[in-house]
Amino acid sequence: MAKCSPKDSCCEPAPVKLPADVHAQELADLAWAIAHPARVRIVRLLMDHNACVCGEIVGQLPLAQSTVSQHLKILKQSGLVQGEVDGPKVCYCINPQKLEQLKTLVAGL
Amino acid sequence: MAKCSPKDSCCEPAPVKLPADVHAQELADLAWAIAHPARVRIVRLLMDHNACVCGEIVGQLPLAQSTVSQHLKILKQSGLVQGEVDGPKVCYCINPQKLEQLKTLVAGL
DNA sequence: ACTATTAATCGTCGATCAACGATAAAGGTA
DNA sequence: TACCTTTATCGTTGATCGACGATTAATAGT
Repeated sequence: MAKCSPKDSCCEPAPVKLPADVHAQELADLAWAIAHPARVRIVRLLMDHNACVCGEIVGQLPLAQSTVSQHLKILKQSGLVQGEVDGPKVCYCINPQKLEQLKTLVAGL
Repeated sequence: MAKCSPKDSCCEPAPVKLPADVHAQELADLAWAIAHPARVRIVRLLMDHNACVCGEIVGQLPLAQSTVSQHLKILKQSGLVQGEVDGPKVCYCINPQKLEQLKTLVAGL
């Protein structure tokens, strides 16, 4: 109906109505987990094994302990990060399955 | 210092101090752009060429026109989406470079 | 039992998000 | 010119984010 092409083709009428996209919510949730530079850095720290305990992460970020704890909570809720109690400390690790799921969903865009 | 391993190894003292991570901000910004189910669906619509004009997108989402326009603005600001004026309509298309950048950054986690 | 250490939670504050209706702007068409 | 279509913007509302300090668990060690 409308011819347009910022560099390449697009635009077809599209008669199909999409159902409620469950994957969209899934991807949005995972993306939101890393939609903050502090959380990206935390994920990197955990992946590179440069940090594990909350205190170590706090030492590497310009944020208060409570703020880091909040970000860790968000990452835990997303499933990307798991926490294991180790005495008075808590050791955080990446959940490889969830990370893989995120990569797959993004790669499938 | 602390031995811990939720399934596998982690934890090393990590003597290196990380500088301000510019890539973290970059990834966080792009992730944030798709950190909402409506925006994920919009990206999918544009990728599958099932929609292009704003009105078509509105027709496929349970959102008001102004809300969709806002999401499109966010996607445009992230660089993931480009808009080209076509008469009274605007044709939106995915920016392949930015999408590739997002994929690369996520894959590199 | 007491103390020190570590992490989570609470309460607060300002800023931003997400949604909407209403309105304005831009471009076709009669 | 007047009208219609399409999209962007404005203004508002309630909800959530992100940051912090202060406080509260929880645990290890003495």
